[in-house]
Amino acid sequence: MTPRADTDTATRILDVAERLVQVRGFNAFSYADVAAELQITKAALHYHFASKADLGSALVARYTGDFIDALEGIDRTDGSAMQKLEHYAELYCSVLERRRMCLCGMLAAEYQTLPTGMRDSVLAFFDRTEDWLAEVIEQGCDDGSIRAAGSARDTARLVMSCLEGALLVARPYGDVDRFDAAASNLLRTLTPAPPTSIRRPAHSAKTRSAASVV
Amino acid sequence: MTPRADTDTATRILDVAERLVQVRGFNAFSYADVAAELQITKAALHYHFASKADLGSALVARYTGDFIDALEGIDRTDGSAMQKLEHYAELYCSVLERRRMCLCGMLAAEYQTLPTGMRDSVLAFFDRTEDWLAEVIEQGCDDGSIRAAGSARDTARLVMSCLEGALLVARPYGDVDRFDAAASNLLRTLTPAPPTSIRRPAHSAKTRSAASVV
DNA sequence: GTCTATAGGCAGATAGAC
DNA sequence: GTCTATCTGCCTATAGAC
Repeated sequence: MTPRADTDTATRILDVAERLVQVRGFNAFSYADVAAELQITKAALHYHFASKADLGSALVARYTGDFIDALEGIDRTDGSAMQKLEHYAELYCSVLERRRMCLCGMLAAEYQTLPTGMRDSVLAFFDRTEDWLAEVIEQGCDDGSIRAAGSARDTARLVMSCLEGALLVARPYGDVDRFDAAASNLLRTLTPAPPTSIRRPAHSAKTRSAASVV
Repeated sequence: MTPRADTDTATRILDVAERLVQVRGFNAFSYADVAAELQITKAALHYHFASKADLGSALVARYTGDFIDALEGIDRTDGSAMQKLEHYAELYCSVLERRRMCLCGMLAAEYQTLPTGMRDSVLAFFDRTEDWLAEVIEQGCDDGSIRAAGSARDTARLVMSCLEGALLVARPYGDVDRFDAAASNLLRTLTPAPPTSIRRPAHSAKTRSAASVV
């Protein structure tokens, strides 16, 4: 029935559109780009997502859900708070390795031109990420694996901003080491004792798999 | 002779285009937008800047020059290295107060879609900023006003990435305090003794003037 | 669900008058 | 230097057949 049995059309549309937005931005991709890549027509796209705003909102919703799932996966590892932060940084690193920007980081840059329905969703992504970070940092201050100079909330904002910015700047250079250095340098400032590097030695297959969802 | 005696047309074009790129992005502004605001025609714009790529390159060149000028102005204040970092953070804060993104931070997000002639210029902006920061941090490690966990170069990259990211995230919230908290929290991690807040008390008129050039 | 065909608009850019 | 007029192309979106 479906052209390809493994994945339905709506999902394949989201996959392609997500990559295009993360690489080019919401304002720099078109229905024609997605249609050409999937070898369907623009009209078929409009059947699944009536407007570009609808497609954009679906992208943010799915991305946020996948990201939260990844964060909950990190929680289940039962590592120290600092180890959780290292896993969190790996999520961003895996985005850069695929030559992408964080979807919501990209949309934050384009915020003023976004359809209004997308704006609150982008902020919600940051809010939920920040909530998770604040909880981890709070936990780390208690168990002694993290030493925060400010409040847990402010430190969470610092960490998130720093990784978003490291992604933003490192990507044009195509330099993963540049991101790694910033991330590990940041986490070192939050560590009573210096943490191990966040990328070497190589990660397990499970960790990689979890990281690639975003 | 000129429509307005105080500023020539090319400069007014750059002023408007710069703001539009910082607010909306390079891909989300048009010659029509600039022309309408200046009440001239698109054809007149093409006389001054033959192509959008030319206009974009001119924007980056001017912005970089102004930014370097501001950094050199900071050098002339003869404050401590930490005070120089605080002034540096104020430059970014003043961008946010005008509801803008750093021009080159915005272009970094759009990097993959930029005319090739603009790309190297964007990286050059980051390189030169990073060089300045590395020198200041080196100086601070010597005079004892800065305690860096990693190398001066890596710390410079951390600081720049962090402020770019704080700008990226805080702007959609329209929340200057969110940026301030991240910036002062960052600088606190680099301080042997806690620094004063980077925004309060109010700055001198001279400092504000220097900050608004970017 | 996917197609063809097309509407209506805006993009960047150019020619040539003044 | 600035204008009018226009070109070509791409954009989002819709109508209606299959």
